[in-house]
Amino acid sequence: MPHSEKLPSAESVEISGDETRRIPKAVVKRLSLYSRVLQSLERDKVDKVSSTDLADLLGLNSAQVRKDLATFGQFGIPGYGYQVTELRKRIKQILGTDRDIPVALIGVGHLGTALLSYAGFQRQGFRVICAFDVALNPSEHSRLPVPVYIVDELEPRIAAHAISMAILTVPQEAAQEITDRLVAAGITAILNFVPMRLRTPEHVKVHYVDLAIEMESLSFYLK
Amino acid sequence: MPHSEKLPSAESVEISGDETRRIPKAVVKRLSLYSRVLQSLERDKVDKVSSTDLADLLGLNSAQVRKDLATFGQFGIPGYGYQVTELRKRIKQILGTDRDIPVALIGVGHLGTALLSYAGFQRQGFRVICAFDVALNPSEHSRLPVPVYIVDELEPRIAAHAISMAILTVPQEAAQEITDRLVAAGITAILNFVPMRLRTPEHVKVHYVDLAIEMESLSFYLK
DNA sequence: TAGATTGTTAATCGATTAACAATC
DNA sequence: TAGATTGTTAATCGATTAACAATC
Repeated sequence: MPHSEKLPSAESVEISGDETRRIPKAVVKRLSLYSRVLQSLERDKVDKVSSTDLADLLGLNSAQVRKDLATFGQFGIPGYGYQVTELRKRIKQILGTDRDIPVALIGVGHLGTALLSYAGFQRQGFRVICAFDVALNPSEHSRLPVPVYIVDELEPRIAAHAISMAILTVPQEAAQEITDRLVAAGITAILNFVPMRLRTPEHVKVHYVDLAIEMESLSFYLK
Repeated sequence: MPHSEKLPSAESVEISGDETRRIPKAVVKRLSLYSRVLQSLERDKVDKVSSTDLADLLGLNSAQVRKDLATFGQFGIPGYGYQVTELRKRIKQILGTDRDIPVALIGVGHLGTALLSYAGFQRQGFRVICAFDVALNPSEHSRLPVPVYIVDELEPRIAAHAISMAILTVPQEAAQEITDRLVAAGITAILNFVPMRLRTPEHVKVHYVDLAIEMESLSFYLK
């Protein structure tokens, strides 16, 4: 059997700490959506929002919104709704994005380069603070907003900055080896753009962004 | 209510033609995964595969694999399994990727540029044959593998090449206007990288690739 | 024929939605 | 108080999985 590719499989997560509950993955993803909508409401100086408003903005059902939010405690005021700023803060806290998160990117090719300059990450508090590649290219790399190091330096640099999140944009052949090294270096979350399944220990969470699969399944709907 | 962002909502599709069935979205996505695994099996000269093999390769349940495949007809041979090449061909046919598909890309910024050089699209038969931006930059654009046109030429160029699929990587402010023009020009499928909900008519299918949301929901899992 | 594996039905599981008492 | 909207329970819906007769 040649090489194994895998769908992200686990459908829910165990929250450790004071409570051991299963949080559906879909709820977590919607939480980030709520967070973004709330940010934009905040910019527009809206201070109150109901589950129906949020549902309309996101194309969801209002009961689902209330249920999602109630998963983590009682955030709303019956008869009133939710306070935009407070709700946004609490959601960001739950997601862990109430502080800047240092990130490493490995593989400074076309896609990696583009992601290094992607403002959307910055905006949500993700700081790509170092990048790695097999070869340095000072004339190209000096234009980038972050330092690029040779991949040999992966472990010490990741340790030095206490980074636990990585973006993987290396060629397929290198992906598993780099993943193993990232995991050994203490990385516990990977945003993977390489179209293959990564083998990782239980405690490491991988999100797959598979552009070719997105395109191919989209083409099914071409009329 | 300021601006509305939306989750892709429809959970299944109506197949028009000889049969009117509802195909769950998840099935279509897995179909593309099967297609890729089958391609790789084919490269490795494997000519037979069972639902259990496919399930193992993709981390799925073998009953699910059989059910998915049976959605579209009887592809397998009881007691034997599936013929790799035949199955791959039929899946590509179902997905509509048994032929090259012309694609337009709008917004030649960092991400757009990266995607223009992304080999994964080519490999699955997607041909980005023209790109558009608000401003031409001959010195930069001449290095790209496809011609870049000024966005004014959107409609005639799309018509000339009979393109019905587009990749959208424009700034948020431009996204809805460009979408409207794409739809009017005959585009029916959009791979959207802009982090906002696009309003489109029923017959247009949009897939959302939301990198910031992926990152943010991933950070929830940081231990 | 014996062994393997499909296609499919029925059972299970989980997620979404409707409805409503509680409450501001 | 009357009106609005939450949190939550129960009902619905859909997707996944187990099991197995049919079949190669």
